[in-house]
Amino acid sequence: MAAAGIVEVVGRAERNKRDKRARLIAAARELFRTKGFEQTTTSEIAERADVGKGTLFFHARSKDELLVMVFQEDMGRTINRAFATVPEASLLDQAMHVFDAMLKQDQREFELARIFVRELAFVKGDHHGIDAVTQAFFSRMSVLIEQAQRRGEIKASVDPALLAYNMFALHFSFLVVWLGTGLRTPDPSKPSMRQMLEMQLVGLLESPAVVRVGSRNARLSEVTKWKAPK
Amino acid sequence: MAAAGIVEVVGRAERNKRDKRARLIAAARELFRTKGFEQTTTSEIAERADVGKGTLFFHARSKDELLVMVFQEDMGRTINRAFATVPEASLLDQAMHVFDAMLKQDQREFELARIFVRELAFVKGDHHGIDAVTQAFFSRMSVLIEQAQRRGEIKASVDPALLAYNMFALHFSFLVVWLGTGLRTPDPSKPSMRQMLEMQLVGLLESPAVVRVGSRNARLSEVTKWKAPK
DNA sequence: GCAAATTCTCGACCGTGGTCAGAATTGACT
DNA sequence: AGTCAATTCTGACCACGGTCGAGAATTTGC
Repeated sequence: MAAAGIVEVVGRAERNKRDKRARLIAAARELFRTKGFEQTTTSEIAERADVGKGTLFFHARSKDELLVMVFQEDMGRTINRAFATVPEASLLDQAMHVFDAMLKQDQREFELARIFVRELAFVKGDHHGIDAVTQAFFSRMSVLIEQAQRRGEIKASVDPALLAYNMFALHFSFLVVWLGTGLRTPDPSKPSMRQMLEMQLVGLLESPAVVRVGSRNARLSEVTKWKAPK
Repeated sequence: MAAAGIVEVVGRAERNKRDKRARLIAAARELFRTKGFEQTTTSEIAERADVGKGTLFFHARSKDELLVMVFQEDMGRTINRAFATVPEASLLDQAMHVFDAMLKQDQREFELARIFVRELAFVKGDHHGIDAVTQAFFSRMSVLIEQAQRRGEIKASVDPALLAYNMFALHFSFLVVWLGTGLRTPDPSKPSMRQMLEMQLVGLLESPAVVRVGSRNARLSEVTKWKAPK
């Protein structure tokens, strides 16, 4: 190999595979943000990344997948940051801290979030890197729940994994409804993320369960209301 | 109006608008079911309905919307039937009766259900007739919840509308995960619809809330487990 | 060091969903 | 019947996402 660089062991394996892929994602991100997803054509992306159109579809199976790559990176970062700055508070507040951060990110890249969510519901088999994101969320949220159990806030009989699952499910549905409206800001006539979460976390069964609870969660008792039940 | 029929006041308003539209939906349903959604082209549908291709897009804004029209009809019927045959049982069992029926319908038209769900998350502004379906679900489920409250099964402080909302949210997410796997039968490694619902309905807060409850809901207390917490 | 095999690159090409400018219906009003 | 505006209809047309096969680059096997 004529005069190979000693600095890096990578010959072409990197410049060709890694680099092209990175350039593709960068180009896509840039164009999606400035022109919008629909308005951007795959040919444009390929050209901007300085590769042939066929090469684009070698690295990403579809235009949607390209978007997933972009969005996933951003959302992954957001989730990491959110969990790293979780406050010392009730589980509800901690969860809302995380959800707020995610929702903010969705708001920032509104159109991309839409397609991402649509893709989430549509991709079959291997979920690209999507469940890398959701997996990260589940395990971190489970830890939070276990901590809440240890400090006596949540019943010990609850399976943290299942509760985390439900919380994410609620978040996801909230997201879909919001994005579905097309309004950049959540529809106030619909339940808020916090209300949905409160409904999940508060006890519902009559019987011996009492509405009033320990000081920490006292707030929860009244929140099972959504709006004037008309 | 040469020799207009006395039987019906409709001249051509019906034969042209209603009829064409109906023929379009019928043709689409037939083709989607036999050939599959992707394999069916819009030209085929138009031809089978005996209209021009442009006419198709005059009645439905997109191919997806055509599918929504088809699927919506079927799911609407399913929901009506399910609520009409709700058993006398706990709220959980009643809800599961309904969800089971819906899930069965999704299974029957697996591919169509996928696109429908994807569309649900994607349509902006006017939701075609989608929320006609969801609205029907909400109000009927709210009634069930109110009845459960009246017989002392569910706390009176709970807002039925919000709880119905959460239950649907859980169902929707379950659906997305299931459909996302591409497996015709729900992935057993994931929480079941019933488990998610139980997690929502059982009380979670420690404090005065007791795990054991009245005979009717005794079952609920143990179900907050998902699988061996490993 | 060469050959075979594998991975990657590319742009001409294709089928499809969707558009559009106008043609054809329709019913209301004279 | 004749005029008119509005609505409904139509197929030629187009842009775009995605495919394909022919090769260039790289790696592996000997």
